[in-house]
Amino acid sequence: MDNHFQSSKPIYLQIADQIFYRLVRKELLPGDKLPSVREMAIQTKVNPNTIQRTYSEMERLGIVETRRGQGTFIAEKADIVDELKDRLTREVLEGFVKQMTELGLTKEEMVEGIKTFTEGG
Amino acid sequence: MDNHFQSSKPIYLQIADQIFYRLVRKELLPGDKLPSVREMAIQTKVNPNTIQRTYSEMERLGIVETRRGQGTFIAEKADIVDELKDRLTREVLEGFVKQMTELGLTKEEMVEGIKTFTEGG
Amino acid sequence: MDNHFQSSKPIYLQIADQIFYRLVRKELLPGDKLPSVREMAIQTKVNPNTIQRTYSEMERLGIVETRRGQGTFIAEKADIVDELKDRLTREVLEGFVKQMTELGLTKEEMVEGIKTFTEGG
Amino acid sequence: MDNHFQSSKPIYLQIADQIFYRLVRKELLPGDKLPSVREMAIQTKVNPNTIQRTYSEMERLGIVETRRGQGTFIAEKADIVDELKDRLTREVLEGFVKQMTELGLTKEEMVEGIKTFTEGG
DNA sequence: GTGGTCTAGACCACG
DNA sequence: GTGGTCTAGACCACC
Repeated sequence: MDNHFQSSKPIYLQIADQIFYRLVRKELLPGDKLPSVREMAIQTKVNPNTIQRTYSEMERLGIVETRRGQGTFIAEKADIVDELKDRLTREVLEGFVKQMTELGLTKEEMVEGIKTFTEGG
Repeated sequence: MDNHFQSSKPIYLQIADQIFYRLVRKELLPGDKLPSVREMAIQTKVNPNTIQRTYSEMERLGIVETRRGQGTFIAEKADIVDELKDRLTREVLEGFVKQMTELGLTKEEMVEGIKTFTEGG
Repeated sequence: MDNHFQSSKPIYLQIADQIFYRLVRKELLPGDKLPSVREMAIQTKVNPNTIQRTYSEMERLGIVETRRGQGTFIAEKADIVDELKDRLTREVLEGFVKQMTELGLTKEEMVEGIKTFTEGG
Repeated sequence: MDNHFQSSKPIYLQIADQIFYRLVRKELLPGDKLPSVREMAIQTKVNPNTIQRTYSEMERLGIVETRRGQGTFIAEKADIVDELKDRLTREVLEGFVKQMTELGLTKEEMVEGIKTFTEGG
């Protein structure tokens, strides 16, 4: 009945994130057509306006392009994916290191943390 | 001039974070007195209501305790700090690994990323 | 590959504009036959419906006339071109002066702007 | 009863334009508070969401900044106005020259046109 | 009070 | 069919 979205982040950005991740993992390729606004709204069980906002935001970022009356497509630019992956990776990495540093952890401890976490967790 | 707060996270939580980090880095110790709501509001250039909310939230978490007519103090319980540090570390680590995994990175690449990031910037 | 149309203005009007300008620059003359809807659609890589709309719009404006079973032709009326040029020029000029005035520029500054712009780029 | 908006351009952008022009003409200064979304909606007789969109767009452009619970303000950055004026002027100029050139007019004719238009018109 | 988000439903231009 | 815009009304967090 209900969608599985976190309450903290706007839904329209969470949906954009999902698409970003599918792009980065090559599940979506440049030139691929995204579901129409209405179709996507049904799939994700949110209002079409929310999807509209997601698509607008992605277009603003150059990730997708809309073709009049045809739909919304992953941008054809070949490097869009790697750019995106780099940016997302960098952002995550930056936030992680910043927070860990504020917690007083050294680089070695961070590395150690990852190793134990990916095994034990 | 104005405050330097990110727009994404509520200000009252950003201030709580600052206090958390000072605690974890031992700049604040159990039993230490925090500035009064009004004083803190002036320092951070924020509405007193916002500080009030910060303090309430921290009290709810057991980080601080308020003593009638005396002020707000870091909780005396000795283990509060390490507990807090562990929890924050774990949370940050968990979020990091989850996101990087979604980006398709392996454990090795994460470690590599941290190394290059903390060096090269 | 795809078309190179701006997203702001309807494609069918952009195509009409192209024809207008060719007319004004005497690359198209009264009586000349335009490509068929289908042919034009292929050339411009656009849906035939869109071209149909372009031709309809131009016919409404008296720029072209369609002859049953023969195709679409630039109107024979000799003055159509100059009339058109005058109208377009006037419209563009009017819009320009209006906007520049709203920006607080004087006539002198407009003239100056044109001079520097057409030289310096 | 009704608003005076052109049909061609989205209302939310037309309202942004109005604000831009007031800014450029120094009727609005950096730091000034804009009417609240609701208030502006009443003034312009449009839906609050439409204003919201206007403000969002302007924030994206760095023209305004919103302060939590306080309202929307013209960005404090001193050069924002000149930047804006330059950009707007350049855009208008560019479009004008491009269109006039397509109409086959020379620079001299453009200048002439402006002179006669600003007198006669 | 403020802005931010979301829903529901509508209309439109475009292809 | 598609996306783009707008309205009406609601709820929320924040100040």
